[in-house]
Amino acid sequence: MSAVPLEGDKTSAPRSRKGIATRARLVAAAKSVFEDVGFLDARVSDIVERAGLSHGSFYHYFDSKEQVFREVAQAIDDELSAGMALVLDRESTASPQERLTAALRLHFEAYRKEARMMGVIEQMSRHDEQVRQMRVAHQRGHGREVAESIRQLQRRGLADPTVDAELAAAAVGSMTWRFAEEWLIKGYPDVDFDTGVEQFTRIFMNALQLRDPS
Amino acid sequence: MSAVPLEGDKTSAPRSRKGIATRARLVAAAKSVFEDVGFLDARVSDIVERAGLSHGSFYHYFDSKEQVFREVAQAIDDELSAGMALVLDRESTASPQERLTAALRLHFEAYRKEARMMGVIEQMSRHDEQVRQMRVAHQRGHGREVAESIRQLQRRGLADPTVDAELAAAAVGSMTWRFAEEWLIKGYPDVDFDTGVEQFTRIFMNALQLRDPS
Amino acid sequence: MSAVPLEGDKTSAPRSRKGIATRARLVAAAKSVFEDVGFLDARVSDIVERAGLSHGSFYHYFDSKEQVFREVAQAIDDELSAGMALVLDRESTASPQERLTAALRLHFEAYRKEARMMGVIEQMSRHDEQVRQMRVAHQRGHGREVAESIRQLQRRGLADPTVDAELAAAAVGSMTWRFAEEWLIKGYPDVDFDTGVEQFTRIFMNALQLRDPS
Amino acid sequence: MSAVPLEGDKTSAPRSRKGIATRARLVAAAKSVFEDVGFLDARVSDIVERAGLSHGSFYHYFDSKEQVFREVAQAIDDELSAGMALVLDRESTASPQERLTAALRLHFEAYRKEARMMGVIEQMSRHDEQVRQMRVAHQRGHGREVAESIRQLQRRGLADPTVDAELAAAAVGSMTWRFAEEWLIKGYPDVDFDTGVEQFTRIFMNALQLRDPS
DNA sequence: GATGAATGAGGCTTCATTCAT
DNA sequence: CATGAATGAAGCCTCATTCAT
Repeated sequence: MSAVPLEGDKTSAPRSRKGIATRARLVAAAKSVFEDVGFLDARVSDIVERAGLSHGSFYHYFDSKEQVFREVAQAIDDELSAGMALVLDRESTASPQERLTAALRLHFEAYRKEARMMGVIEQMSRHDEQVRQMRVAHQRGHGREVAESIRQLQRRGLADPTVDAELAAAAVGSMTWRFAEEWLIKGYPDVDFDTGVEQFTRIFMNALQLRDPS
Repeated sequence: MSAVPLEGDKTSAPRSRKGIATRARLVAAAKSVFEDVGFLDARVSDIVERAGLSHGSFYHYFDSKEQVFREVAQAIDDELSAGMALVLDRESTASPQERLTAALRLHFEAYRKEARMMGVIEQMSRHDEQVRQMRVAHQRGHGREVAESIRQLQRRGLADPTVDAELAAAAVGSMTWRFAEEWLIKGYPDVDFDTGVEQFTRIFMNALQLRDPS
Repeated sequence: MSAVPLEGDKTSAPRSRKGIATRARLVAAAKSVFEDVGFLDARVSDIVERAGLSHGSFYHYFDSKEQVFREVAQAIDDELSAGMALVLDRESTASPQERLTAALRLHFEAYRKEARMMGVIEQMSRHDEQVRQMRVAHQRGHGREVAESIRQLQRRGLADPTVDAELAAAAVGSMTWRFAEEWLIKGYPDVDFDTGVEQFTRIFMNALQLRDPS
Repeated sequence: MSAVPLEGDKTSAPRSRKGIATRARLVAAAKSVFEDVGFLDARVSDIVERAGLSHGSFYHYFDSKEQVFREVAQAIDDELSAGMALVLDRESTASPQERLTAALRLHFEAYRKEARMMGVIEQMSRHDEQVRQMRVAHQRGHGREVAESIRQLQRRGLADPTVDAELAAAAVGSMTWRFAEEWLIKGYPDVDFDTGVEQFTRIFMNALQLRDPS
């Protein structure tokens, strides 16, 4: 997770080596606290304590608890989409199915790794307008890329030509994110990881009627 | 939406006609406030003000802000599942596709009608353990029913026999709920209602490879 | 000092007898604390403690520390002007000099009585825009009345006809308020009360060249 | 405005040419910030930012925010009294009226020039004990000089012999300072500069019944 | 001389809930 | 049944000042 401050925020960026390290300590501590107790119950004092700093230091680097959260969330969203984006968009010799399987596996692995934080992020998306917008922008971006992918596959006769690519992208996107949450956070259905990926990929392909070229 | 108190709650049930009416006024006011500002930002004083009552009266009928919320949420969840449950489970002469289309249409209509409250409920599911459990129970129940449906269709050769019914039910359930939120609350994708229902049904059927008997 | 809430403030007015008494206790406690430590160093907790109440009760009656201050200040400004206004404007059989002497004596007596609070009010006038405006409005009002008085005296040949009434009113008003502060708060010059009043009245009359009719 | 440190302060005086310039930059920046937002709302970080320096540098030259304020205030008070003192005390061939007119004009001009800072100084006089004392000493000094002037005029039959010189000096001093504030800062009464000076001088002379020698 | 990271005390305010009437 | 006065916990944030480089 990068310690790079978000663009729009006005807090003084650290100017010294020490400052950079301190800031990173705060981000890490904040993430850890958020994972433990969620955003609302997280106190700034918890964060600085875990970072071994004094109260005021926090405000040397961040304007508010919200801001540090946004930074953590941003980093995680980037991490998650890395999987999605990387695999869907590239040209590769792999078949659609192979690529999709790989992509979904990466995505679920990332989601599982950050499961606790993801739960908190989903929660915050409904509290903090800026977090919500950040995520919406993210998702819309991916939505469009996925839609474009689908259109290409439709042209090549490899996907159901009767579905609207935009809507289909939204539907499978919804399915993927929410299923990850249900499965990896809430624990239902109770299947092992490989089976889950394999089965989910199958359903995903069904939804779009994806076929390998052959 | 019923004004019947939930079972587990210990607040004195209203005995007089007037008490029943007052209680109903509070529930309606609470729902209205929740829709406007969400749960956390809703103040009990907002609720009683909107109900034209005094502060203390609220606690004559409810133990807490959470409790009145649960009651509102329960009513809405019942409303939503009515659509789902009614149509999926019944024996009817209609084909699977016809029945599914009808079911999804009902569901999306209900979701749209209660869109604002649904957003708040989703939010609260991540705050209040009891609300979360209430909804999990709901969903699991439906999950199992849907899984059973799928299994029947598989036996009759009308659904993809290679998918795990339980997992498939979870996947399409996730897709349905989340897509409703994205589409009807967040407004993406931007398609008219009928098109949305028709397209979504198609994708849903694809996912399970549903076929009509013929 | 009245316990009547100011018009523009939105805090719930007390609805019960007890509430009215409590509110009055808070106003009195607030005044007492302000006199002791000024506005900035006054803590809300000091006020409620002195009123024998809990922290939250304060906010049941006032929106903020500023608001209760404005109420105290308003009451005192009314008290002070009572002297000024009453005597200057009325028709009476007394000569201008007698009336002026009486008016100034009342004003200085009131100022002396509220000396500590006056110091705090002067201070706050420079902090809180609303307090400043309240006082400006007050003073402008009196300024105009005094100017009108001066004009009448000029017409009757009882005051210097070469001075601008408006400006003269502002000048003697400035002199009166500031002198009260220097004399009764800061203690300079060091003369007894009667002498001060007598001498100041003389200078005041000089300034406008006031003459008795005879 | 001089950049000379006050006597009593213990901060290291700048030794190098560069240090002197830096110190002066800080004083100028401080004055500018005080004019904009007053003392309390002025942050040291605003001052150093405006001076193009880092946070710590400030404390290389000043012990505290208060100290730099006192230095600024001192300079301005000197500037203002220059007018008053110079003209009142000198032996000159000019008539009392001419000298007074000139003195008051100078005073009001200076006040107008530093109007914004004067407002802040008046504010601070009520916060910072040292600033208050500084100004009291100033004023008392002038008070005594003015009183002495009045006594001389009384002896020569050129001023009202029935007023107490000390008290009269305090009264006209009060009038002069406060009127300057009302007129030049708050903008009331609304008369042009020359008229204001001329009228005010007239009232001032009236107050003491000043007469030219004939 | 200059930098900027680190400190830490301190107070206002909100609002769910209780309870006396 | 209804009222509304009273409670009190709990936490964010600011900013002057210090100190190690």
